Amino acid sequence: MTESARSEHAAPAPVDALPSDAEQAILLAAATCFAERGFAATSVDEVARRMGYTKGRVYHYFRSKTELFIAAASYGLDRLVVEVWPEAECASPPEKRLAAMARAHVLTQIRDLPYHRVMLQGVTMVVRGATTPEERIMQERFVARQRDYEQIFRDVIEEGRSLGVFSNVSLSLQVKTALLALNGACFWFSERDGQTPEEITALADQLVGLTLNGVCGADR
Amino acid sequence: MTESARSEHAAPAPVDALPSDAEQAILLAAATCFAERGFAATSVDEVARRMGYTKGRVYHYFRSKTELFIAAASYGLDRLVVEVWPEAECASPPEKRLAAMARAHVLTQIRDLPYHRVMLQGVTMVVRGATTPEERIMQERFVARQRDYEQIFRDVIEEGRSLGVFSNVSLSLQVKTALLALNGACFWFSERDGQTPEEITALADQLVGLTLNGVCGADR
DNA sequence: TTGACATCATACCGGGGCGTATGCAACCAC
DNA sequence: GTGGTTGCATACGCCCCGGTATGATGTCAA
Repeated sequence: MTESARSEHAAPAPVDALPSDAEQAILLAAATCFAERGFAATSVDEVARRMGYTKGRVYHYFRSKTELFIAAASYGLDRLVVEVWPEAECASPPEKRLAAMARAHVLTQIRDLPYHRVMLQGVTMVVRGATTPEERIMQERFVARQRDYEQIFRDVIEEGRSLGVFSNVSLSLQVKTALLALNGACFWFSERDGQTPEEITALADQLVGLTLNGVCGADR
Repeated sequence: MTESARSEHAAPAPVDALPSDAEQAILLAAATCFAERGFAATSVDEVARRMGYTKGRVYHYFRSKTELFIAAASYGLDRLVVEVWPEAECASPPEKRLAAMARAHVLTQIRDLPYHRVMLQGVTMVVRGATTPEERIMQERFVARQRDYEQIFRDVIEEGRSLGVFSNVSLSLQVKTALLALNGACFWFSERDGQTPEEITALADQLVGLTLNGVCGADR
């Protein structure tokens, strides 16, 4: 898993189409509602009312509730890719590269929490209600992109293991645990945990440190 | 935070009433459905049909869908308390005590996954739809018990910090991250991850090791 | 001016789901 | 045997919600 091996990976898929202002506003309202109450418990009327408008506006820009959900989740994923991918392309040693990626991941997540909470809400649960074949392919494309994103973490961790700087327990378990810990803000973050940018970055650095301790810790 | 200080904590609240066989069967079916599709997306008819019976049976034993949900979550919490509390009462040094608690936590969770997935599904999201004041108090009692359970982890970690064997980053962040990592099985465990008891315990031990690396790792 | 298009609001339909009311069989107590 | 209780199944009422159809308003081009 050398430098050249990493470069073989395809660049992140391009963002579909830049959303207009109206779409942006709807996406934010939808992400906030979905993050608060979950997909099934959120009505489209509710999303509209949060912006002070009505359902017609939402259905003018999005064809279904499922499409709206996937759009919000994809937006969150796009933000992560934009911020984290450059760090993954960097030529520093794996432990420093992983730290930079993790830091960017956490900071991005805290900055746009609702979208990332939607993203983690499991598209797999939404797909049960996805009847349209078009919704299916949207959902599958999203899941694939999410897998690609996690792959860049798996790659750098695998590289660190091969160089002996990371501990050598099950790779799969190591990656899953590290990503779960790094996604922690989506579960427990609240406004009390810090408002100023300094507090946020301090918290992110501590979270990254904790996670890397787990990854780099001594074997047995 | 000495031995005596830990003993001040109240014993875990007694389990309300031992559920009958019929209630047990309904609880399992409900937990499975809730874990698969979430609270809002699961209908009571669906829970009943999973057992091959009808809705009347469910409503004979549980007064509302919310009560059913909280009962399933509480059952999972009971199992954790039963298994983990003895380890927390043990007189071993904090790092060994925490390891034993974490191991019991993970093994119990994997053994009864559906209940614990329901437990983590956030009762806070369900409470929005809880209109009955009686449901409110059920939900508040559950949240309080859940907080008490997490407190025993917080206590042992705090003790380890005061003795200098644990790293000294934010206690709150440390506890949240450790618990999230230990709950990992609820998020990513699938049948492929191990079937035999030996594979399960090996996986649990690795997960505990990873988590303790994060907690005990070097400061900064 | 006028027609075409975009951007919404409003009204409505159909279905699903929670909870309840009712019925019905079986099992006691006496 | 008979009245009461338990343990369900069935049927219904009511509300909410997703999606659509229709119409109103503004804008822009010709």
